[in-house]
Amino acid sequence: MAGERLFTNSPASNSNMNTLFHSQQQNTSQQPLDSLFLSSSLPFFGSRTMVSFEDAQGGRKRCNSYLFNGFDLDENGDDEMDDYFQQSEKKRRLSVEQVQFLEKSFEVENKLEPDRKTKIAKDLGLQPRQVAIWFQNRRARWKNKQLEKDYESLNDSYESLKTDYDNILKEKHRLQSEVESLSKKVLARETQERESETKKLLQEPVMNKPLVDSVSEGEGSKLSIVEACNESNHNNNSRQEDISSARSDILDCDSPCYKDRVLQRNVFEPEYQSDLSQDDEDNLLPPYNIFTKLEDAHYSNPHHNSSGYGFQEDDHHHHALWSWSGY
DNA sequence: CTGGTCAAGTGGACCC
DNA sequence: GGGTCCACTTGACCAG
Repeated sequence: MAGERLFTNSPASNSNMNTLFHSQQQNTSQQPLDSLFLSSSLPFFGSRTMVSFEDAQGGRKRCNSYLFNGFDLDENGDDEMDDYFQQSEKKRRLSVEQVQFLEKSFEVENKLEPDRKTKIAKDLGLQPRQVAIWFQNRRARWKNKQLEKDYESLNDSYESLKTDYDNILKEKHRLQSEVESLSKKVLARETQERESETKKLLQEPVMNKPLVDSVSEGEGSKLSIVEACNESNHNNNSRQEDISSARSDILDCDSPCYKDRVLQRNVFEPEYQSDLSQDDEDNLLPPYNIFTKLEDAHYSNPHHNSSGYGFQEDDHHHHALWSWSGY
């Protein structure tokens, strides 16, 4: 079926035969691209010609002298015609010259208008349909090449981005471990300073005899100044002089301003944060220490939390603080 | 024998 | 409705 169709549409029965029998006439119509083929003694054969692509380039050879040898214009007889039509039922490659001509046309314009198609077909001795098919296949090949190029380009881009990403990831891990290391150092330093401060405070009452005496005399106990401070914190004193806060080297909790700042200001206000950083910039301590202090300020006073009054406000603070401490 | 390449077939979508 | 384009397929041919 395909063979019949091929045969019907075959240029062998039309243009090829015309080409073969009227080659001299075809060669007389000179077009700009025709100059390529002026040296050829034979006209362009149609698709049924058995011409190797590489013949002109000294490449592979086919046993394709069939038409050239057997179809000599002077000697072709009925036998050769029969052989030709038998052979014509198989696919034939276009000649080198035809392909070169088509390639040049394709470079000029990869689409094919009807007039141009007819002209090219006439120039090459091909069926217009063959020219159209060649352009279709050529566009398909061009598209595949473009896809390959695009793929390579995208692949290169991907590799480049991946390398950058890996480098950034390494840098991130390095910085994370650095932060961790520095945090540990700061924590250790803070602990050490607290201990030394505690020792200092514990030694002070011993040296300050009158104070201790007054305390022990007044309450009849041997409470240290620390216990005295803790005791005072549980007395629903609005001052909340937490001893740990009092020893803080981050914020001066001895100052009345500290509690006020904690309780009255929203920790998420940029102003507040900037205040902290500005006030304590010399301390160079990480934020979590600050929030530890803030939590202490709240939970060290059970009366404050258990109170039904102002719970909403405190709850707001707790959410904020927990969010930050979780961070 | 197998895989690659090329010309051509096929069917659907689109346009005038 | 005919022509064209496109994606996919088929069949011929060749080289390794």
